[in-house]
Amino acid sequence: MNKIRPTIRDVANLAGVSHQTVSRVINREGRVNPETRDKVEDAISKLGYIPNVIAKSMARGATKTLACISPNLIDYTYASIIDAAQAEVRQLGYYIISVSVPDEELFSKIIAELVLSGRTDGLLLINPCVHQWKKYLPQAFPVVIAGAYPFEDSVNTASLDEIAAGRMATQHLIENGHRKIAVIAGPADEYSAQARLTGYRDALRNASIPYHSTLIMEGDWSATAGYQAVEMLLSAGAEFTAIFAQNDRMAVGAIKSLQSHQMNVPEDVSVVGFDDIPLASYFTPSLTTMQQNMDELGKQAARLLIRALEQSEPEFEHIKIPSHIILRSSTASL
Amino acid sequence: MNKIRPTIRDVANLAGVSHQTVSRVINREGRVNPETRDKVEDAISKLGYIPNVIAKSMARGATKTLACISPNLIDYTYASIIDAAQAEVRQLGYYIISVSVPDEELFSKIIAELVLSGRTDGLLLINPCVHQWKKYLPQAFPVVIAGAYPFEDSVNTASLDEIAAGRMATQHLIENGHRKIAVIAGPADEYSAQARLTGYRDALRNASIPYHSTLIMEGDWSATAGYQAVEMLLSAGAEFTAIFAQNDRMAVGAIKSLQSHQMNVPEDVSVVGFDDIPLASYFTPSLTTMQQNMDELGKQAARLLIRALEQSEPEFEHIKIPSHIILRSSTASL
DNA sequence: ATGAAAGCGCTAACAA
DNA sequence: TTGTTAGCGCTTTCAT
Repeated sequence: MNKIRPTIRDVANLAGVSHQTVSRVINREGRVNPETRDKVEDAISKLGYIPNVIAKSMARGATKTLACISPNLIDYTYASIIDAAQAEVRQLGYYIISVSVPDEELFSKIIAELVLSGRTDGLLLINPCVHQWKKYLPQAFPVVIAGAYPFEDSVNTASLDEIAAGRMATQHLIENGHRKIAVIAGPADEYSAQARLTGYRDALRNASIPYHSTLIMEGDWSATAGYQAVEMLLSAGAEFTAIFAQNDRMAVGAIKSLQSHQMNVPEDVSVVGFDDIPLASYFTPSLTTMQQNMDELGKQAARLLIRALEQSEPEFEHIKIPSHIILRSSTASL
Repeated sequence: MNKIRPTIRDVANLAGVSHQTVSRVINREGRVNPETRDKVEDAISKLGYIPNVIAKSMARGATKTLACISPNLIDYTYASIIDAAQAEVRQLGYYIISVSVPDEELFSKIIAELVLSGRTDGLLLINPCVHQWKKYLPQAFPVVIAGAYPFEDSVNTASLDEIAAGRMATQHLIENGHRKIAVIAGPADEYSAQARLTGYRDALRNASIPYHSTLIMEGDWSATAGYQAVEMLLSAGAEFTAIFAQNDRMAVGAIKSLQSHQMNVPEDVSVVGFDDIPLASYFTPSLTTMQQNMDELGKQAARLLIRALEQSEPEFEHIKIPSHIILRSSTASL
């Protein structure tokens, strides 16, 4: 057993052809005589030859590797997008290097090492918390933003229809007779939070319900934040019969706070969440929530990215993934 | 603005030295005259030169890229390991390509494309469901197995001390006076499940409590499986005052089933889980569970892998990460 | 301390 | 249809 890996030339020698012919066979391009092809393929399997991807990248100037930058790799929504994207691109021969980027300083370093160094052909940006992300990238480098709409058109995006989802969640409560609906929103500087709130206001307007900013609380998506938001609402004496929590973690925290004040969900207060996290139906009460098809989002984002890097003309697309409500037991008619 | 990226030769020209000298400066190796170094560094920043990683990989025969294969990228435990590993190796200039591998057929294909093709320098295998993983890999290829002990010594591993954890969970119940303790185990062919069960039996033996196989149920880690396991125990008329669920999802499902039969947790039955998933304290009742330090596990696994590929002599290490119990409200004294 | 030459394993452009 | 010749951008000898 020879420890050195065979190269294209070893195959060529064994098959009695030039290495270029071997290359043609491997890449199934250009006319190759069927007999020659057979000889080469024989030699390939005889030697157990596998093309060296790095050499190929070098010669072609493309690596078939993509980068994915996400706030973290753990949160269910991010992880779902990455998993789906990865599975999708793999079928086209691409692989994804995923990196979690907590702060902006690291971002530029990562871009340098992952993009500017030629290590990857394209970039998937999940909820880019870095506002000026564009200035770190070479012009025309293929990028897709997944999960959050970037406030600008000259980039590919795949995102949820956050406004519609926020509207639907609110409408569900309104249809159940609620008119005093509190909101536990995400951070004000995140598009998701703003858009879901916009949807909320749309729904109120449609139902001719006045908007009260005192019913709007801001949280950082954590369960603790949801808990605290309710504590603040209660201590401020706010009146509400329902809560629209902008994610499930905060919904769960909110419910916990309500229950600790002897308020029953949904009898006293209805709570609608957002995300449909895996165990959403196992909380008490089970969570009514907005389901998001993160798989589809990741898949679409991946396709968009590959299309972007395989086409010459840059052309930007904005894909919206619809959400729908999952009715469970945390909401009820007034 | 020139669109073509500068190479080492452009830098050399600008600095008036040979490209080799530039290489020396970049890699800070070999003696370089301080003045020369300054000139080169000037030229580098003037051109905005960034070394091409692919060319470097080509010339060096190493890619500074690692592969990570996991059943999926979504489950909290897997995602935590990957995130920690990725953060750890990045500091040493490495990046990780993560892939989810559902079945064995795909496994061999992935290995070919990711390892045999020279795309990566090392492999992190999380809970390898593929039993014969070794036969797909070149001998001496750097591998670390994370999360599950592989039943053999000639490989690096970083895993939880599953037996000890299983023992601790059981002991906690015993100390609270329970003697009829049911188990909802993971799949019998997974090491984690077996080891946690071993720990359970150890604890019983230490307390001179007889072991009854009728109290052992098998699940697939899902909440539904936990629910069904309890249904089966109850319909079989099994007697138990406590349940050791081998993960939190099954624990949650078990609790749901108990509650649907008007049995209170922990008053009627105590339940201890395993994992300490993010919202474990927000279920009703909040979950007593075994916390696992997946961050530490991922970090250690990553270090092990890099050590393995940077050292010439293969030498296998087995790192054990301890777990500890988190006491909440799903368990109580009998 | 620095430079020149060769080569990593492949593809691209041209020739035959 | 097939082979030859040049690189891709870097590192690694080996000279100087």
